[in-house]
Amino acid sequence: MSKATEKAYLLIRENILSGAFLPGAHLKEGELVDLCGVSRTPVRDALRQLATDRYVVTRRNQGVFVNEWSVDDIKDIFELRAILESMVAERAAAHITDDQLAELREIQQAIQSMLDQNDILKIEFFLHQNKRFHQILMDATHSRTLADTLGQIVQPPLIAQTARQYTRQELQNSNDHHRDIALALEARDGAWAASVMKTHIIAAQRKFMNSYLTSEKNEAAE
Amino acid sequence: MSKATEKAYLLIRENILSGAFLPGAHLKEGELVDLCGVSRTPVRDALRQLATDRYVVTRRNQGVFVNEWSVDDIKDIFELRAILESMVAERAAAHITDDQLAELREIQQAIQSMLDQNDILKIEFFLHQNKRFHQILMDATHSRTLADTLGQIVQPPLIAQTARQYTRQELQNSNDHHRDIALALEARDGAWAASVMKTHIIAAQRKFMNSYLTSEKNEAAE
DNA sequence: TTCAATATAATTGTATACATTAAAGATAAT
DNA sequence: ATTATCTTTAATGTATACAATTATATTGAA
Repeated sequence: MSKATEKAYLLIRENILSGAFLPGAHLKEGELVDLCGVSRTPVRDALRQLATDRYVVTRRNQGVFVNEWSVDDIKDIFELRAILESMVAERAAAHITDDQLAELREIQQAIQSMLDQNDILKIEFFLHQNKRFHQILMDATHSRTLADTLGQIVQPPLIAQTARQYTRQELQNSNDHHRDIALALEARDGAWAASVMKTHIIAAQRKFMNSYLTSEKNEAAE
Repeated sequence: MSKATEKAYLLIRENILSGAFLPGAHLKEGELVDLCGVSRTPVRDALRQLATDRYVVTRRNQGVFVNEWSVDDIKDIFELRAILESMVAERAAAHITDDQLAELREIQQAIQSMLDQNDILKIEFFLHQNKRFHQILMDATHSRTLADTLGQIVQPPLIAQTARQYTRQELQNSNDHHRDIALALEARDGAWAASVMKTHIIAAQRKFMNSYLTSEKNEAAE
């Protein structure tokens, strides 16, 4: 992506993630031009990329709308993600380097240190390290197809930000999974790594569905 | 996709599929404008869509190149496709309508009639009906996520056109799988349907890898 | 000859004007 | 009042001109 397009992409995505652009909202090119300070051409390029990443949907001659996710959609995404991330973990076991293993352990320990300190939780830090952890596994997999496919599955805001609502105990569970994954990869045991990863994703799904359904019920009651 | 964009998309894709645009080739916007008879804007839109569908890859400030598939890429794609199409088959068993079941049987029988007549094989007919068969299953699945993901996996030319080199016996095997899938769906047996589908895709992979590796060897020998 | 630096050309990136289509509003008929 | 039709407006789709970047060719020196 080129400079102006990337600027537009990040700005629009940020507004979707923050909730400033609500699901179903009609994103008009003119307004986005004002928001981003670039012309329609890069705005349109950004919108196409956001459609690829499933943040928005395009309707011919009608423009672009923020994607709306149903409960069934979210279930599908988690189910797919569990399968794909397991594949990633399994393959990573075959290809991962010692450097990458060291980095995984380092990330796991950094998060652990945070959890051991009894002050406020640094969710942003956790999200960042968590993303790095999964990225290293992806890199170790050496598969464009898996990387691209998983990237498009995990992108949607609802999924990537699950951990925002985690309790300390849930963060601890998640990090325990990371520890086990690192152990499995160290042992070059693909089946083990895949199995832990599946557990890891299913736990995330459980948590997410609970939070999501609860918040929906609250909204309906208002 | 709008009119001009769609025209460009189909034309460029056709040239990739036919081999007129070889893997690795640099697709210059100017030349595509001449080829398609539309301006750069829809050509660029078409190229973005072709990138999403993995026909091409984009390099910042350098343009668009026809995607090159390694043997490992192709293995990955088939592996992913086996998993995803199995998911589709399993879910279709839960949702498929009687009308859709009837249509599946009809397609299966139409291909069978073709195979029973001992004149030349109508590969185009087979490819079309085969596509319809898999599409009906997708529709019965009721999952945007699965549909979009699988769509992007199956698109690449090398995969979708596997059957072009099938012998009569291989076509018969493929259609036998279709028959079993229809039976499994009729019985609303998701596990059975998924299992047959996996067999179906693995057989396609076998055939493809054999053809592909053989043709590569021949090319190297010339 | 080979390599580096520079100038030139070609290509992609961006902005904008124009065309086409869909949405919104006004008017008229029932 | 309501619906239907027309008019107007605003949005997306398309073409093209200009800017920035990259690739190519040329020149010069080692």
